[in-house]
Amino acid sequence: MAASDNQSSKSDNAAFELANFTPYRTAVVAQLLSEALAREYRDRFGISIPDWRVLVHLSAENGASVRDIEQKVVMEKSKISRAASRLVTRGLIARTKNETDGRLIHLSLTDQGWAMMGELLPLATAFQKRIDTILGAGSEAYESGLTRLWQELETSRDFDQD
Amino acid sequence: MAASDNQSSKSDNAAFELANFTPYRTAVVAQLLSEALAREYRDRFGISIPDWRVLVHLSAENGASVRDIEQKVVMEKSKISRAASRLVTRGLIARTKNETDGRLIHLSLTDQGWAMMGELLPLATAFQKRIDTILGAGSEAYESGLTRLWQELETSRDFDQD
DNA sequence: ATCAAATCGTTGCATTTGCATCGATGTATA
DNA sequence: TATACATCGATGCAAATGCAACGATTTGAT
Repeated sequence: MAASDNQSSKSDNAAFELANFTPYRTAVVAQLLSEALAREYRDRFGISIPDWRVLVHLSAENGASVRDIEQKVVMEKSKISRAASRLVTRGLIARTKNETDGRLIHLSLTDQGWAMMGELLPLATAFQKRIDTILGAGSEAYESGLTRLWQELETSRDFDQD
Repeated sequence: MAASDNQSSKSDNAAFELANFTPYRTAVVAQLLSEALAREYRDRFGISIPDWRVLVHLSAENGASVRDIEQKVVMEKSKISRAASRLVTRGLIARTKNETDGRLIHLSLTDQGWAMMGELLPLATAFQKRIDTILGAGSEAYESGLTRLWQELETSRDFDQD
């Protein structure tokens, strides 16, 4: 027991297993889900994950500002701004000025954008069904875990960033 | 009902809610977990998430090759290689040649690396405890959901990539 | 033994990302 | 009203990333 501290830590640390570490496990599953999903709609529609999130949000809210999306979708505003630029170039969404507040920019799907979402969303729904099948009876428990973590971590995050 | 298809899709899509989409929800929670964790060990130890994963894997396996880490940790090998370079520069890990197979490179923690992990791992353990507290009784159900998704998606991923 | 194919780790390169900053607009205070 | 401050979205820039090579080494087939 006269060994140095860094040697003693070598044995202590054996208790820690990355495979049981929830942040790591969640990150891997999130990545696998993203990859599986992205493979479908990137190959068929040429859109990235940021693109996808913006499009879905706009289809759900029927239009929103960059700030709206940023708050709801947990993405950097620069990422959203650039995704919006790509989508505008492709004619999928439109930028219009907000009348009451000149700082805000109203993003909304064009007819072409709606048409694409008409193909895209059923694909997402089918993917969700597949996930539910995988999770089986544990589906609700898994979702409730996500909800708890989200709520708790988001409040502590906002707190830290003040 | 004589409206065009893209208009009809506008109402159909109202059923889809990003907030209920498991890939999205999982991605956000993973990001929040990463941010919360990274804030602790980036500020205190100056290491990134790829650095962290490499270090933890090396502490668990007591040394490994890039290929080993790649398979176990679901990270690109170039990402691992660059993380390793950073960690070597900082004196936290060492690169040694594998005797039996000259292609493999054996990565292992230096004494200094072990010393850092001696501080780092308790921090991770505490974080895991906090997560378990948040999840409460639903902890096991959440973890089992992660396990199922991981298993299923990884096999289908390998399948697709052939 | 020889030569082709596979594996491992690194690196070049184009793209993406995060952060800080900027200009433009709106709000609040004196 | 005049002036300081806050907010919104875009952009410059450095760093990180993913992918496709590449050289070095090993394996397998003939």
